[in-house]
Amino acid sequence: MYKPDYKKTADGYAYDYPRASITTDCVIFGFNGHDLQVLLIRRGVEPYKDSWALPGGFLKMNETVAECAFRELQEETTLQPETLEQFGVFSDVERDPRGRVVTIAFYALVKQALVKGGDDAADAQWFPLKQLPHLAFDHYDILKEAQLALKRDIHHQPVAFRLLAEHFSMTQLQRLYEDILETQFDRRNFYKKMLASGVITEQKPEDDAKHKLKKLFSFNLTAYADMKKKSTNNQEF
Amino acid sequence: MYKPDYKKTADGYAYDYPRASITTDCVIFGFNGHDLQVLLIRRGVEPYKDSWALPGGFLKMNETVAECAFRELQEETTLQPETLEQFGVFSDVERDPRGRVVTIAFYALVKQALVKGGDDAADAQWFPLKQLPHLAFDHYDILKEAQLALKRDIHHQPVAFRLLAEHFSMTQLQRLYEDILETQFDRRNFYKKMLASGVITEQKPEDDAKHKLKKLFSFNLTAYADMKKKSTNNQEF
DNA sequence: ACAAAAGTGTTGTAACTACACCCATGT
DNA sequence: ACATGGGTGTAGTTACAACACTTTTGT
Repeated sequence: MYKPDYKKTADGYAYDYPRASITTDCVIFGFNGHDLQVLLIRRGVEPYKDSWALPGGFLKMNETVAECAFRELQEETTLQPETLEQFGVFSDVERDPRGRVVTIAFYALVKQALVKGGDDAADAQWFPLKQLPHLAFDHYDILKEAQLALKRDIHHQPVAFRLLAEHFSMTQLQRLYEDILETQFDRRNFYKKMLASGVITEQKPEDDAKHKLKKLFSFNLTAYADMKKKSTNNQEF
Repeated sequence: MYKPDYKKTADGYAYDYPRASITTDCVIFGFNGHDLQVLLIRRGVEPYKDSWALPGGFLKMNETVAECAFRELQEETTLQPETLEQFGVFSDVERDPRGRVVTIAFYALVKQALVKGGDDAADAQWFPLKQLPHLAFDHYDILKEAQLALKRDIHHQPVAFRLLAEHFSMTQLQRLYEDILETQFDRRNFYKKMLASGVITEQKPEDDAKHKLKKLFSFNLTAYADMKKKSTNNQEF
């Protein structure tokens, strides 16, 4: 446990110098097979009551910022994402009307297919990135930074596969890459390159016979790790 | 100005809930032509008195975290780096014996050639990354994270050129890339690839005649920007 | 029946890797 | 004189971009 460094008084917790408070906010990305989306919650209290906002909240004294982000996420959305990446700190002096609040921003990647349960809370809702509502505080800026971070990280981490269900079609994978990178790819080249990389493997069709042609793929984590290890021999900038 | 959210009492600044304090720490990279180095300062006060540590300090209420990092850097090292990149947040509950302290970590890139003046302070000293002293707090972890961030960023930003003097030899550039990426490159291929990219241009020798063969190069920022813009059409992961 | 989605191969070009020798400089 | 640093070309290989038609699925 940390050593308390405050004086407890009738007026609260007293310090020798004023302090900002710390919050975490979390940009949750999901993918429904067509569009990259973010999960927002509707604020129930002032300030910005009834606005849409990123889930998040205040740091407690016995948790790290990552633990705080996890906890708040679970409290507000019941989600327990596989990954949580810290990508920025937002500290404008006037970013929060309640006072001096510095927020540590994370993004999470969730398999939206598994999250159907999460949307029974009418105050949490998925929005496609292209149709965002107005957001509370500076949350729009935070969200834009998260997009940039995602775009950067996709080259170094298996970002896409944390967003897709276990089995996915090549077209879904491509759409996701295109949404994240904001580009278009040639379908044939994308197909070949992905398969050639060896990190995804084709799933034997399960003889549903409903779909003769539609192939499904899955992600191969160990192959991905091997590929990463081997590529310690190229590229300058 | 932000709206004060504390009660001023005889015991200090009082809040309804306990708060962590916020610091910034800065990993300053430099390059002496042979080795990648970091600038450390010797602590003059407890805790960790006389240990080497990253420059940094407490956030004031009227500055952003980036401003804080700049200010502390100038106060402790007189440096005013071109760039300051935020790369991590360190918030382990017990990372600081003084109490609950969350630190926002930055790295800076400085042209060490221009910094000769900075080392008259005997309590600031450059260390090669391969010969680091023991560091205070969790600063060793922070430094290691900074190295990773630098390694990541070199592919997206003109990192190397902020560390080199205006004119540099190809070998210096290569040594720097090798130090950052922890790899070795073939000298001829490196040479060709760098020149072919167009972002560095050869300097006409200044007829010193002292060096007939030694070529110097300089970085071409606008060419770099053009290259970045054009490369909006490739690569998946 | 029709429209949209999904699967597939080839060829030209550009970029990368591997590799060895000679001259210049400084000690 | 000697060791180190610095400059340079070629050939084989691999990776990439460009491009159109056919089958399948869903409405």
